[in-house]
Amino acid sequence: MATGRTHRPATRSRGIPEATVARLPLYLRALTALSERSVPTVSSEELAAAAGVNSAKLRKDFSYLGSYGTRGVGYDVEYLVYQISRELGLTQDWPVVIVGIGNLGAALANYGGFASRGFRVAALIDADPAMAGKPVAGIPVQHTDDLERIIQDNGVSIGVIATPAGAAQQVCDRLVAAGVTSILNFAPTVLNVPDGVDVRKVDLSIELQILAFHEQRKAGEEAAAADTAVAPAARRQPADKGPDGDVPAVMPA
Amino acid sequence: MATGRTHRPATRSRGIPEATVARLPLYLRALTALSERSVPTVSSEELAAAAGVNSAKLRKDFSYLGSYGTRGVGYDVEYLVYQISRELGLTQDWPVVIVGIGNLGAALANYGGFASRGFRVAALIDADPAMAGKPVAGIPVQHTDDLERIIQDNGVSIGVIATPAGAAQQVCDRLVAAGVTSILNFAPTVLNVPDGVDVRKVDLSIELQILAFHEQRKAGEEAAAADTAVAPAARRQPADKGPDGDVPAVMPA
DNA sequence: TGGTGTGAAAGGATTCACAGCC
DNA sequence: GGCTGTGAATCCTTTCACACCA
Repeated sequence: MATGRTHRPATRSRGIPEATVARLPLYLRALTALSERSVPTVSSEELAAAAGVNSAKLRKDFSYLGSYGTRGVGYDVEYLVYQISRELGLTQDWPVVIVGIGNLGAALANYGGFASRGFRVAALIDADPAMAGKPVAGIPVQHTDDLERIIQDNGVSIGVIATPAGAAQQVCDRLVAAGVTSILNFAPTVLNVPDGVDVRKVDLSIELQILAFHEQRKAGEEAAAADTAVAPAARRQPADKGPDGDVPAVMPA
Repeated sequence: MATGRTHRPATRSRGIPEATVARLPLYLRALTALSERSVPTVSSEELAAAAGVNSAKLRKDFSYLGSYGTRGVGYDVEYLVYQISRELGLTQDWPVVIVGIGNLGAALANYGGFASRGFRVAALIDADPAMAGKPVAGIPVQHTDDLERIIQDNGVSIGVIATPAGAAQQVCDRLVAAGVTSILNFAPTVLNVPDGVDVRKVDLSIELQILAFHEQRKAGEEAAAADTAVAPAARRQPADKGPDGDVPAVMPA
């Protein structure tokens, strides 16, 4: 899960639970797909299946937003898309800068999912002078020297760090000093930021490591488990019921 | 974040809490850095700071693994690295395949964090015949037609999907049929898998949306908050300029 | 003394189950 | 009859605070 450190004064007492916020984008994606197919209404059961959660959770999540459904009928797709978009702040345009245009930075610059959701890549920044001026995803790369000016000229408040780990903290400090208050960090390092700045991280190798943990467990299902304390590991046959269930938090990783 | 519908019989096997498992890679990374600096021991306070968590949580986490510390002293760095690696299953080699060698797939193939953690990119697979044979990160791309053979020949149990959303489920089905039991999904879609298969997802735009939510809150700190924070009397207003330009929500690579 | 290990308390998140409304 | 909205129960996670010991 990603992480949002800076849990300062608190998670806004009268706000939406963090776990719910993390699922809103999921619902929005599913709703957008329904909208494109011109589906007018959807039940909590159907939408939950499309989003990969269970319906009770979905209804509870929506209850934090308000009463947007109709008993006996379901939810109006278009209306919900609008309400969730507004709640997430996606009805406005968010200029974003990406710092570190290596393989990953280029992938992010080309990522269509940004533009389609209210995000606009305002600038690409890299420390390599040789990159300067070269267009990536149609946007010319600018040099790190101009970072502060770029942030201010574009009114950027969200920055994406895709640099090597060693450069991340320094880039982070400069972004924050220039006015950025939200950072998405892909560098495998912990960033220190002042209060009021949100950081979420995505670490590709961490996700794989978590998978490896469960994979290992499956392998040792009936074979001698790791070592001590053998897991009762019964057959792989969860008495689980429903279609799905689960989805921890996460946040992201 | 980033977790998907893992249908494991759950962590119920008397094992380590899922939240703890998700943090072990974090500790491991911090410990590895200490190890490289030849630091012999570390206290829970110091290690927690390096990993970005608080010390009580760290100690509780470690208590699930066993008593590996020394009161009054701290933890032996090398020993802890080993114990956590073993717990995560990183003392063995995990061959991984990456399917979908677009920008993101290439970035993943080049990602150093994999190799350094017990993961080995066994093969790169793409549906584009023009890609076949072209080396990416020193590994020749192979065609999707050979997917099953590749999985079996290399004994792969972990697959990474970096294809467009439209192709993800199909690729997933083939991976699972060929024997893959853990999947890391970068495609913005919900994957359906049979019991016993774990899926974790990473969605770049979801992370940004969560940041946007918090960013919006900061902006409206004392300014007029959203608009109608209360039950809107003017329901049915889906038109209102719509969510946003709504570009085709298709995928990148 | 200094720092681990851990019961117990507190806080969240998820699930249940059903009242209430269309 | 069908489906939402939500209190109540349950489960999981985090935090506290202190016993215990090298």
